[in-house]
Amino acid sequence: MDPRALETLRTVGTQGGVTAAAAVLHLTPSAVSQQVALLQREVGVPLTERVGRGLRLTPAGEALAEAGVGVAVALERARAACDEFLVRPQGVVRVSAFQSGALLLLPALLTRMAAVEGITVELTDQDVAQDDFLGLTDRMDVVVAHRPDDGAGWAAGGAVRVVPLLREPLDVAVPLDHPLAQRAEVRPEDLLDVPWIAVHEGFPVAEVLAAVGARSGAAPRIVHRVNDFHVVQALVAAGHGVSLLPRYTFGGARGVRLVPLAGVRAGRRIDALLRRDRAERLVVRRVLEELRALAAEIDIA
Amino acid sequence: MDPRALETLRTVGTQGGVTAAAAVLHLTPSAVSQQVALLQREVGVPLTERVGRGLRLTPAGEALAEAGVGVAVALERARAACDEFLVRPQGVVRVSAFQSGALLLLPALLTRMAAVEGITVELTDQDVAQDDFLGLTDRMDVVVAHRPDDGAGWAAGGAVRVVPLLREPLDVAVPLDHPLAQRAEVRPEDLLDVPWIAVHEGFPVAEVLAAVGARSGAAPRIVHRVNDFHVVQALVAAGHGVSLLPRYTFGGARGVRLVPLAGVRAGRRIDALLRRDRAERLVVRRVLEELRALAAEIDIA
DNA sequence: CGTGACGATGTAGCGTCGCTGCATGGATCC
DNA sequence: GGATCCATGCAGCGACGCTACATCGTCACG
Repeated sequence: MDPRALETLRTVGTQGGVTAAAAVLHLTPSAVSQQVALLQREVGVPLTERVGRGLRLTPAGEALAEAGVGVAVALERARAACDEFLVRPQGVVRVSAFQSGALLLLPALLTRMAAVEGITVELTDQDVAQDDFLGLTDRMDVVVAHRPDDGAGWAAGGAVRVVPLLREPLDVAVPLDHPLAQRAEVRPEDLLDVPWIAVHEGFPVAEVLAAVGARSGAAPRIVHRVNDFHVVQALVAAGHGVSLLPRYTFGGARGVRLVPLAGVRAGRRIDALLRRDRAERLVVRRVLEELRALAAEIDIA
Repeated sequence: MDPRALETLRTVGTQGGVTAAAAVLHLTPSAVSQQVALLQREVGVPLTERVGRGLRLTPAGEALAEAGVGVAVALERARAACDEFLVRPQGVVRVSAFQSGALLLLPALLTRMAAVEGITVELTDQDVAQDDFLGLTDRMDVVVAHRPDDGAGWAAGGAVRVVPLLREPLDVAVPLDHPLAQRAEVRPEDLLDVPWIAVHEGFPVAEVLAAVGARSGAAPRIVHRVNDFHVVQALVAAGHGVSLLPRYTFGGARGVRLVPLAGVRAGRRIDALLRRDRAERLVVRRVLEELRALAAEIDIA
């Protein structure tokens, strides 16, 4: 009953296949397949079943995978138990964030952690669809993710912890010379038939715009789909449309004015996602703590 | 961070040395030493320290060992999670008991478990000093142990679970033709200057006799020290002294009469001792359950 | 106070286990 | 129906952990 094999099984489950799991684990599909097969022989019950040309876990496999996170947690707890006796915690923490979240949080995080000797923070920015944030936790220690304010939350199983960081309002971004630019606030009905710049479908906060449209009575007229908020900003400034932009991140952006939305609750929630075993690591806990403190400062500002 | 190495570290701690641990784990001392050394290099803090020509765990070592039982528990839980999906639980359970406890409980336990297909119970009888029962849990799944009724209990750390089975009164065993044989009960003061047959020093229930002596006002006069209760029974029957014998186990023994003690609470507690990780195994839980039911029947009888 | 024994720890050698690389079979998409 | 993707079996190889043996330090005993 190898913990590595249990981890592998779990990854097969979360990543939805041998090949994908192998990529995450830096192994060949063959090795992954062999580990699962060995595990299966050991417990005597089928852990996986073919579905099409893919693979998924049987109920027994799910149960074993879930128990596997318990093993991983216990192992990391053991490591942490020794780290307590170390003079100073040390290690590298891999942090991933979506683009605008990285902009908002990571520079300050790096500054704070630089003051702490021994902890190295490795950053990665990721632009993934809403459903893929959870999968990132397999290769990252901390994943900074966002979702619509009133959305369904994360379908995090027992293996992933969700730590709320902050709520950021989404304002309507208009060019400086736009009729609405001088308003203290706008209502959905003010936005009938304006040209929208939206994010790609399936990406976070996409449905916020849909909610605004629903309130105004007509589907928003989307003229561009751009995920990068800086590109959005430039497009808005150049008069190619209006958009929804996060207040804290783009409050002082050049060429655009952010006007608060009234009558509809528009915002995004920024959370930290991390696997429960990773969360046991002393250095990860430390970084997460700083991240929360940092987010709290922004949230009350 | 190998779970086997953690187990090894823990065994070094409980057995108090590399050689003893190696014997329990069926390894050479060299292998044990190497495992610990590797673990130590991995965590970067000393886990053991020399004391004389022996060895003991440092605080960090203790912490890691304790965390190690968490790992072992999680691993066994994973195994059990799969066993749930197996049609019938199967496996072998190693049960150890002190002599008279084995006599009282194990035949009936075997009978009960024989009715269950797939579970094999391996018995071992052990006659060890009071302090050594805990060490037995390293090589046994379930250890049936006894201790004085009002004694200090077990110095079981977080790694060992103690499951109370029953309390058995200790009566005064006298030959059939003894003056006290017709009495409904005896008091400590009736026993001044009688020749006692006691168990060896340091062995369970040794101190019960001391308590009786303390109540009578004088130290008991011990003429023999015999651990085997059957030998004691034969000695008592032949008129070589009186002794304390457990009521349920020797109630109907030939040639002796058991007279209840009044004025002093004399008895022993019979417990099941088992390591927390072993306790996770489905088959072990099943056997333990039967053992408890069995003991409960005796206790109310 | 020297000698013998015991216990822990390095080193050499060997077996085994798990990985990579490649070939195969099955299912899907165009 | 051919091309593609995915999981899986097999041969080969490297690495890891074990045993056996030697060494060193510590404690008991004469």
